[in-house]
Amino acid sequence: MERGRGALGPALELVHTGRAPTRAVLTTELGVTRATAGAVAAELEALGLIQVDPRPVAAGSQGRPSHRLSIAPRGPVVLAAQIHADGYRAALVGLGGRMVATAPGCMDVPADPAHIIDAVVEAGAALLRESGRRCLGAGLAVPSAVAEPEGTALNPLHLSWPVGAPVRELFDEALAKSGVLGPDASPVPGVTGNDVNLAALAEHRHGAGRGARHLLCVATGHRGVGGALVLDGRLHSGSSGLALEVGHLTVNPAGLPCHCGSRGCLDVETDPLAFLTAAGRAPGPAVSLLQQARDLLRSEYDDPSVRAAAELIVDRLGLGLAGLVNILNPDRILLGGLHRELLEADPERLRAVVADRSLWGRSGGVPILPCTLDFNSLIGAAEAAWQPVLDDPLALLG
Amino acid sequence: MERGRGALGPALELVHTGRAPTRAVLTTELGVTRATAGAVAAELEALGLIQVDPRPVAAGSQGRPSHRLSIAPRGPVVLAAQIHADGYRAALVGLGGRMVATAPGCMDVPADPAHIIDAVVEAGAALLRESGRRCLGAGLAVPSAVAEPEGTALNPLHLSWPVGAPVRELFDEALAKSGVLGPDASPVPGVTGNDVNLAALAEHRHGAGRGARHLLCVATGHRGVGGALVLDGRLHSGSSGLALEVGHLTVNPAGLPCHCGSRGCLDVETDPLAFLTAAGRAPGPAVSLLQQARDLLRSEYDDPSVRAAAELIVDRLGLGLAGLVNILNPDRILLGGLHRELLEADPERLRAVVADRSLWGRSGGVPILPCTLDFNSLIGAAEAAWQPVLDDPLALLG
DNA sequence: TGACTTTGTGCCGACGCTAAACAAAATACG
DNA sequence: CGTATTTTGTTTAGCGTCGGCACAAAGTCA
Repeated sequence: MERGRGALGPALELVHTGRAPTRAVLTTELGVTRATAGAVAAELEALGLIQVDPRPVAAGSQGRPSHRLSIAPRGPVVLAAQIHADGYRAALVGLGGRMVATAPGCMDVPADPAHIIDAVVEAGAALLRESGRRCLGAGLAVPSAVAEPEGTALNPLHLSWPVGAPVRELFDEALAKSGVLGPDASPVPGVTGNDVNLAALAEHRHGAGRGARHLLCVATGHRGVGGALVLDGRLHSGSSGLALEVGHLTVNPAGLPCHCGSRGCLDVETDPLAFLTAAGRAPGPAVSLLQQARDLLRSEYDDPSVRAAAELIVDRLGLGLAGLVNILNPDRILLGGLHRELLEADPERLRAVVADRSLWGRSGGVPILPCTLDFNSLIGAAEAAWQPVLDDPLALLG
Repeated sequence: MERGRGALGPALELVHTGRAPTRAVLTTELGVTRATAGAVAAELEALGLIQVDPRPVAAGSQGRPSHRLSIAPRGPVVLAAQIHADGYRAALVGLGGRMVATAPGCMDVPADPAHIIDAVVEAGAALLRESGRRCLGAGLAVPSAVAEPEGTALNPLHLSWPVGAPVRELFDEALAKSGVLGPDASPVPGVTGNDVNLAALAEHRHGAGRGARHLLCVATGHRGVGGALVLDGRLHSGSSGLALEVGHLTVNPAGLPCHCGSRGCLDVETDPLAFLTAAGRAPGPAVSLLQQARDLLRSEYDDPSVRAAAELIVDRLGLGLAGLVNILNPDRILLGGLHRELLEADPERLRAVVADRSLWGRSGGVPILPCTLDFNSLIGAAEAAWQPVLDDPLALLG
């Protein structure tokens, strides 16, 4: 009796990522009998996580039509929070990566990490009270490497935070303070991570990275370049959370000095500022560097100097990606931020450079694709927050 | 009834790696009850894989003394084979990484991959007939990247083999031909891999890498530099077997041209030839480059020019390792071949360079250690061959 | 020698699954 | 239009694997 406990987590993950639209495919995907799959679905429905729609799914093939499995429309959510250079965002995210509620982005940012984390958690908590939903976890994305197991921010460059700010601790405290409580009045467990890492997780679950075994993501936002690696569905953040700090690969030996002590690093040679400089444009203070670079690329790509600058940056980026391909041998690469724009402006050039400069580029070539969720760190933070539920639904809900 | 089937594989792995000397610690390591651990041990003993020594282990603490668990002395073996620049080696390896029998290394190497693979397998098969042991698998290490899933050698640089030689196919054919047969007269499954990768696996199971979560290995033998990564006990060879081709990291922007098209690659800047050249010695034809470099380092380290050459190579190697640390964030690094000798000659210098040039070197610093099995690819090949048995002992023996 | 501590084993029950038979709901075909 | 076929869902029985528990065994400690 009580069939289907061990398969509960994998089953929920299949529904969550949209790979199990019906109980029939759930059966085959899990490799269990129909009886077990049915029991699993019933259990997940009883937990309020999924919904079995009795209306048969549009048939078209022979046999009895299967009922549709979907995420429960008013099921539990997680609190997702993101802090970036210009402010913060908060949202509630349900299973399936669906945004349930979003707080208006706030732009006046207190410099103190404790205050801004309190503020973003409070914004999320307000959404939560408003919605009346149950909250099963919380995730925070910050633009910095987060050391494991300490949970401290090691390079919050865009935030004027102190190096080593204890972000995980602050997040947990803020969650406890603002009454984001679990069923037994205990604060929900907080997950804190680097924004690019978390965004890569989101792309892997719900975006262009779906189905990749070894997914490499590289993105540039304002300054610097971030990387992330998802191996067999799990974020690889190294033994102390510092993996994929790809910004200091050398891509231009005679290039600009970098704060790391070397020169010509990917960080300073392919970010929006490097592009603007290469195009001979002085960056203005009005909008973000990414926005200025994006505008320039979109509106003046005909201008030879802009085009030449784009090609120069693409060549450098390709060199860096080739180095990463030689080391990591991913089966898919996603680009975000300005790198994505550059890829879309001239996909063939980047692919050719990577194939030419990586050792085994000829033998197939890695697909290089633009991200589809715009490197949404909010959904990524939610994804990380959902992970404990996906791993063992009964532990938090039984 | 028949307790302890699911835990059979993990239990065997614990005994295999020497982490379960008694049933008592097996109980705690597996996280099961004493009853289950006892049943697991009995099952493994019935399969002829391990031995329960009734003589109590030397006590010293209170309570009933535990019986000793050990590898069955005349249990099954795997066939391990290695092909290198100067010839080939074959051996039988039991559980626990113990060499059971070794064929004398052969030095007259036919250029044709099919012939040499036939020869090394036949040497192993002869050992097997001699020993009368049961053979449960076979592994082959080759000095080349092996593409997945094709099983072809992509850069057999030291062997004058054709690029793309189908080594896995040839190995499987040779196994079938030479009568290395399983219980049901089917040929044992062959595993083929890169020698540095397999050696890293051996170091992780039985050498200096034991217990590391993210183990990075770097070694240089004759020409070029090889790398390998073991993540959570599993070899990471990328999506197509080509990961950790670390030889083409740039460590000297103004350095020597490399066949990859760039210049100053780790491959050409830190191998034995680079060291000999930097020391102003012309390489002789008598012994291998590695041997010449090793001799020079050991006997003339007082000579200022030799010392300066060593420091130069160490600095370049440190730069490459720092780059890898930034990307992979391992919790241990092992060095082999000449790199190991250089580390042992001046451990502090290399560690200082890596700490200085990696982003988070200050925050702890990665332990950099010499390998202890001398990067034994034979044991590594055996380790890979044992893996299916460790994963599910009953599948092959039940 | 007797108390205590730790290890090994036999028995039972709970849990989680498969297998198999049956029921239900569509399409395919005469 | 009705029956056969195909596929899906559900019920029941049964079995394998593990935890819990009681008891036995084998040492140390006082």
